[in-house]
Amino acid sequence: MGITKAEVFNDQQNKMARYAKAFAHPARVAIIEYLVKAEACICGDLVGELPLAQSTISQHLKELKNIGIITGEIEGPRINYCINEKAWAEARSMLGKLMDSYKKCC
Amino acid sequence: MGITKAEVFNDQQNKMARYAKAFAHPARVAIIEYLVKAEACICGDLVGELPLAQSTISQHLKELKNIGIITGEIEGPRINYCINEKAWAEARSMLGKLMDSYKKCC
DNA sequence: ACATTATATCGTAATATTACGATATAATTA
DNA sequence: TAATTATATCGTAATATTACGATATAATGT
Repeated sequence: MGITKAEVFNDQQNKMARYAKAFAHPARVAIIEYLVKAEACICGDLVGELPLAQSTISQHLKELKNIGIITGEIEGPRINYCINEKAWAEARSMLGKLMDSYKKCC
Repeated sequence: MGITKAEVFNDQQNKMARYAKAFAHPARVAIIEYLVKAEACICGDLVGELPLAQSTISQHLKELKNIGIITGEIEGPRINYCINEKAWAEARSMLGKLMDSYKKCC
């Protein structure tokens, strides 16, 4: 089929999966790393940074915005992209909690 | 096209994306949570736990094994699934480092 | 040897993702 | 107003993912 059965999982699991998707493609990792490294909201000079077509990058940005992990504010003819502090904190907390909960067992 | 251009990204980015994929589907989150909570290597009683077909669960387990985040050791007629300690630590470190590197900017 | 049990694999259908070129949109500048 | 610039959206092709039933495999128990 190809359609995820989200109904059968709980909200936490679906949310976790959603956040993880932000990091589940190297282009999106690169975009996020760039935004983080900039320590500022940057206008989309990503097209010059990544060896991907502008439309492809725009598509990834759209997905990151859908996930909620970044925001995009119009600033004149450009758009200022920024990590969404709140969502970032939540993703970090959720992923961190899960990753820390593992105790070596065998 | 639909084919990720892995060549144009660096190893760290590709690896990060690979690990993140382990968490990027609610069924895999559920599987991982179950393995973590068990605090033991468990034989695949996941089929009774998750409302998905056995073949679907097997497919997700295969992907998790491919990613490297879990191992599966044959034990008689069953298979003992376990978090792969080393890969887990690496994933945790990589994701943690990225998530911690963000400083509020604007 | 045969049945049982646990798991994997195969085949397949539906849907999602990735990528790109072309085009549209919207603000700025000349 | 027209040209420019930055970004989004559309259309589309290729590939990947998700899911399931059916079947294969492999070890155990009878």
